[in-house]
Amino acid sequence: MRVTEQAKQETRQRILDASVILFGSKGFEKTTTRDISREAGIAVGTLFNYFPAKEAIVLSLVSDRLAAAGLAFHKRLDSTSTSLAERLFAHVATGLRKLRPCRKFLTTTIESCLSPAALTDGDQSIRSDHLEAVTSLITSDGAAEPPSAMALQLYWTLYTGVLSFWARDTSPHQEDTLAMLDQSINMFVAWLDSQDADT
Amino acid sequence: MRVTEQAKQETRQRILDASVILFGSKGFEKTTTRDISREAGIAVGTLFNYFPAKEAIVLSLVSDRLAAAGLAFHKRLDSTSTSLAERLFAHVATGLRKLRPCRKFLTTTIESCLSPAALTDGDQSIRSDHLEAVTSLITSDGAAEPPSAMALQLYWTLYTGVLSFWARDTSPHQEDTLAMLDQSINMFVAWLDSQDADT
DNA sequence: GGTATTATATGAGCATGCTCATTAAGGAGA
DNA sequence: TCTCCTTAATGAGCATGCTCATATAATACC
Repeated sequence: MRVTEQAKQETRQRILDASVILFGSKGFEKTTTRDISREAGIAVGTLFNYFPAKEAIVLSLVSDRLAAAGLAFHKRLDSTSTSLAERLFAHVATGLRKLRPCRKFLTTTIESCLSPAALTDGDQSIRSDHLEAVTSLITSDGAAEPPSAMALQLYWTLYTGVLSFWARDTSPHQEDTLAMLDQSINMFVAWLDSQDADT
Repeated sequence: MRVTEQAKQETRQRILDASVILFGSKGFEKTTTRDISREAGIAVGTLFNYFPAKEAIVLSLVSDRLAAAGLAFHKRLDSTSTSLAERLFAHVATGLRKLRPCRKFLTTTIESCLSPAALTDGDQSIRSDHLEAVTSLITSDGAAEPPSAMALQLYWTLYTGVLSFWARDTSPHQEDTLAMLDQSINMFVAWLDSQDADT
């Protein structure tokens, strides 16, 4: 039973499509893997041929959308006209915009993509891709050195803090999140500057 | 079947004791609720009469130790002789010290006590107790106003970041965590100051 | 065309967190 | 001491994430 690459991609996509619909309407927890399989027209076992765990489906959804956000951001980037803080803000805000359709069911899942905890490769690449982008924003800002491991650690902490706030933000268009993002980035950039000054 | 309050406390304690042992040796995930019940000499159902979920057991362990840390900290606090940053540092470091025996199996669980997500009351009180203590440290430092909701939000983000770093810190005595804690607090206090200056 | 090979699909079944109807234990009132 | 009543203890059973032995379909080779 050798199935074309295309057919496999289609199956994978059917799983993802079914998942967004179901997660969106019933939430992550209340959607069972049996639900997803049924909706995608496959057996449970097949689902787990495509994704190592239920959580990996969400991570894949997030990953795809963030990748799109990354492209969108690069296209719109005029690197010299704005400050580092403004560009970091725009970068994260673009990601949030793309993630918007998933917001409600990310509540439960975001925490697992936090630290180097999680099992799958998918989430690790979410982290490293994001940090790579941030690194290049910082260095292209004229920093002498690339940001230290500590700097990236602190950044990631603040970033995940913003994400998990956003996921539960009840203000009309999650405006409160933008305020928090703003302050988080201020805080971080000021700290970066103070580090530079010390050397 | 009316059982004395004392007997109930003893059962509760037996569950907690069994849990520390098992979590410590096998980890949180690999310890089943059946394991815990057996070790504590009760039925599974009984376990769930005492704790609403497996996670609640860990939260209770954490909560107890942090309460002890809070007392220890207050006892040793000479409020005027040190800076706010130093006192915040000491506060968190005391907590980490008390949590040390649990460090290895907290890896999995810490994230769920992060944001206002979790189900039980226990974890909510971990958060609010800690933030209350921080608030009083800040105001007793001579701040005109108590810290804003945003300030507490940012603080909590950094705090959980430190915790989850600590849980996976492989440096000899988790010294790396102390460095990160130091920087996190510097960052936060500097931000606090900048907020004060703006008003 | 026929057959061997191999990649994929399948769903019964397992492990485990948790529930709930039933049972047992202790105290209060007679 | 006997009976009732309350409250905790119990463990069979359920739901669900995930596995694995088996079935199946497509291709490669003759």
